[in-house]
Amino acid sequence: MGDAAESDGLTVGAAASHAGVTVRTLHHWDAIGLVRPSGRTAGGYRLYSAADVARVHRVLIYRELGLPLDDIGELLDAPAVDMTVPLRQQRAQLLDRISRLQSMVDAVDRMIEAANAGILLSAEEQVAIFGQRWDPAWAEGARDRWGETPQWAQYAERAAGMTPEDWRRIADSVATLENDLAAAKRAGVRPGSAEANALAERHRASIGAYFDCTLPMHVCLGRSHAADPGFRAYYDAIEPGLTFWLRDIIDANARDRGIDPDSATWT
Amino acid sequence: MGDAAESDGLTVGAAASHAGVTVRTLHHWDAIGLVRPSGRTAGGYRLYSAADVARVHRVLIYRELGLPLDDIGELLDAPAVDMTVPLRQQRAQLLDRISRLQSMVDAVDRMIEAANAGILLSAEEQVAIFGQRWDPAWAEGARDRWGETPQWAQYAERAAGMTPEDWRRIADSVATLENDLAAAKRAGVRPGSAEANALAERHRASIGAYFDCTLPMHVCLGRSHAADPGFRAYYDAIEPGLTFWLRDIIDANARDRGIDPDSATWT
DNA sequence: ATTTGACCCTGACGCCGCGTCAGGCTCCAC
DNA sequence: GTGGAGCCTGACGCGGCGTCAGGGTCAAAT
Repeated sequence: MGDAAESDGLTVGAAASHAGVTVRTLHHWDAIGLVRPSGRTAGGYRLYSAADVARVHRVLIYRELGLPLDDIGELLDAPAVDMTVPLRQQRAQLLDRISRLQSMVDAVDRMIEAANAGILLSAEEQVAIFGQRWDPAWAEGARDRWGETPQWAQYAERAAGMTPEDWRRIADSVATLENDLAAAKRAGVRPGSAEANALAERHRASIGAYFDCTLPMHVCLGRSHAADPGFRAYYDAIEPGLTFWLRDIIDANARDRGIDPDSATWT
Repeated sequence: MGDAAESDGLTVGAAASHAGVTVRTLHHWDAIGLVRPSGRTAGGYRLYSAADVARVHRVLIYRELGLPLDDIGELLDAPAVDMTVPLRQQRAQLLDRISRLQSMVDAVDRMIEAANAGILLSAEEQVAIFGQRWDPAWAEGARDRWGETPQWAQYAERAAGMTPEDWRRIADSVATLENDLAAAKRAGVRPGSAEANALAERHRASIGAYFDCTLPMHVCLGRSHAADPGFRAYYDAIEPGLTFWLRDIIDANARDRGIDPDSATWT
């Protein structure tokens, strides 16, 4: 029929398991004055009366709503305040946090998309921006070859934050650069000349829009472009022999800046 | 054309305003090793190189995704790890947090509804559960009269967590109680008798389903019910004179338990 | 009466990402 | 050399407890 201890009150452990919280939680609520046991034993043990346990349950209800403990204390101690006011505030705060989390999810999605697809534009948009000579399959191919490098990660970061408008501006400057390269080659500019080195640096800087391209990386890129029939076809359509000439001015530029192009490695 | 300091690096303040963060943030990121400036002046000032600032920007990108700083550090330092793995994890975590927040919003809505309407059932549901003699307008009237009391707040807490099924069980036990009351009155049970007191306590306990009803509160309730034509009509339809008899057994029960019913107040 | 073992006490640090002092040093311009 | 802006390190605070550490209490079993 219930022992004497129960009629006087429950110890923390009993009250805690009764309410489905931990002992530490009740200690904490006692410390901050949210729920203090109405009695103590001679030895200092907390004793929770039925009313105390009921208060714990009331606290739990508001805690499930995400209210801060301070507000809960005010709510429970206020004699007859309109509880819908803090509840409406809480509702607004929750909705605010949800919308911010949702925008985070959207951003994460864009980032995953950038890392996967390599570009955040549909095939149609790609053709519209980069011109008809652009093959959207190149984006996939690039991911297959470079997708595991830190540079690709860096590229994905930047791509995730770019709009089609940004892409258009980049495409414009790239097209200008390609025209300048073709004009220089036609004009007979020699690799290693000041003009050629300036163009090589402009080319490296344009790659910098995607990731931080060092001189050795630049050399590797120039050579792998030259070895790739697809790239050759693209560049040579602008100006015959442009791919090899570009590789040569990149090599010469690197050499002039103290890098041996023949021992350049990607990393 | 840029001062010497700029070529060597930026001070914290400059780097901070450059990246749109506070100085304290850069201090913190330095302390935890996330972004440490690559140099210091003779006097100990932090000097952020262009590469350092770039790293700050990369950190910002991932911070906007809600990633913890530790994870960001790993991402940036990992040589060629697949970044979609932590991103997918992050996405899952975000969705999880959103759904929990959403359930909080739902709970808050239920609570507001309970505090406003007084009951979380439509008028049709109320009639279906409490029977045709129940007038849904009573719920509104009750809120108008009691809506500002702490007992109403407590009632709203409990109502917010109740399902129609819960209401049905309560309605059943109330109906049983009313029948027992009517039977006892017909049988000539006298107020103050053990049987009458037991019934009064059962009645008080049934109110306890809504809020903690003390003996003085019980007395006040019995008297205000007796004074209300609507309540009288409801109870007297069960058994003529039941309202007054109920008030009397409540008064007697309170007196037998040491409460003077004539000086009982609500609070 | 004592021992055991389960339970209780207080106090303090840790988490996460900084904001916000406090007390003192450095830098650059005048 | 001097003033003021900017920098340094160190420390506390927030929110809601989890998780030891070191020691006392309680009731049952011996």
